[in-house]
Amino acid sequence: MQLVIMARKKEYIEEEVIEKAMNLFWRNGYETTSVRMLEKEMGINQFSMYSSFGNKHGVFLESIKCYKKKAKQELIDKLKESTNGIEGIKEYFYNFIEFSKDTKLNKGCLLTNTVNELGEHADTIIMSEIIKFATDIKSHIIKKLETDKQKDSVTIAKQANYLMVSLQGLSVASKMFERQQLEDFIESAFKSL
Amino acid sequence: MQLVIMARKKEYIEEEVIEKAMNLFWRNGYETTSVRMLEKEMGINQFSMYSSFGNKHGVFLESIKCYKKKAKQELIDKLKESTNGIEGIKEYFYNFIEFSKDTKLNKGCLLTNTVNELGEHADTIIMSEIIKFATDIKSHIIKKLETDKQKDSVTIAKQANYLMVSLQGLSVASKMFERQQLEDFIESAFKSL
DNA sequence: TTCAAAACTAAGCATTTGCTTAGTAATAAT
DNA sequence: ATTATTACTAAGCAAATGCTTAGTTTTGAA
Repeated sequence: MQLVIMARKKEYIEEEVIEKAMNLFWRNGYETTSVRMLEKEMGINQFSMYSSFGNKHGVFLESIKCYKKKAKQELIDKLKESTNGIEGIKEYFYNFIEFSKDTKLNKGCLLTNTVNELGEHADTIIMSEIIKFATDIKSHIIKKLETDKQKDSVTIAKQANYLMVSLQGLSVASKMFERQQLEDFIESAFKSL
Repeated sequence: MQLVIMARKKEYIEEEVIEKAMNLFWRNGYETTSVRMLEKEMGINQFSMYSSFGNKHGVFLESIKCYKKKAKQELIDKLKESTNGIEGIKEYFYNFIEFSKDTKLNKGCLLTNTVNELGEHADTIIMSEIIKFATDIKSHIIKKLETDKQKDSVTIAKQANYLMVSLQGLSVASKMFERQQLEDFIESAFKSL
């Protein structure tokens, strides 16, 4: 992997410090998280940060990848393995609330937070990572909807669109509403499907 | 209104420059909007800004009030005057998409954007303004739901919760999804009510 | 044991942030 | 016309931002 000879060993594991950075970005967003804050949270010097990840933007990009990996393990894989059709999607919604739990209120989804914060002037690399992730989730939702053989493809497409937007809604709403209101939302959302 | 004698006249109308500030905050969010950007957009000097509104936070607070006023005129009053029950709420959803239109994608709702950006460490004054606004919308939604005499109060409460979260969802989703996906969302969202 | 490569520490860089202040111009009352 | 009061311009402030660099320590290979 490393072609050049290693003179002095790194005193940290990049994957480990990135997970800490990710949690900070998740709680605070991109702009509000300063390099000094990252330094403290990651437990490494700015020099090390820049030599490992290039710049703040690089740290963020790796944090996003870390988030995707975590979400895949704790959310998407469960959805994939579910065998109860739409009910599995509903469980995904409930799992997401647990996944994004913080003190009292929730942190939302890091990727949704990012789109919401940076909007259209988010850079293209980050944006494509986000779109890839969203597309992936959507495809799994479609697969679960397809287990109901009654549904035609147009209905499935519409319902998948609907569920994706609902998921975004849940992400933001979980940052300001109480548990009960979120559950009312999930239950109502799945009533018509 | 003004008790002290006016020595030199202000060269700007506070309401006018605040509307410009509001649009800037709406597009960019609180942190990303710098005082220098506000200066340019509002067309007044920093000194004038600070003497009129105290600080950046004050400009933002007035911008929020301005947004609420605009939303009331263009959205809430229409909802209030509607006589077709749930259909009126649905029209509110469609009107919101128009209301928050920008270049290509949408700007979302300024208040939702703010909660999403500042989260729990948004200051209490701003937070209470936001909550007051959300409560107001919710009460109007409930009124429209109540026109259907078949529905008991528990159902109405649950459906109102559901619609409020859906509205948040629409706000965020409109910043990243295309028109068709948003319409699929609205149509599906109202199917079960 | 020497030495070059890599990783550390810590100080410092230019720029931008929100905000202030010194000095000048305009206005209404005397 | 004088004067007090307000509003303007523009320069400047400390602090924070993302990032760099000079100097030291650790390491594996010769």
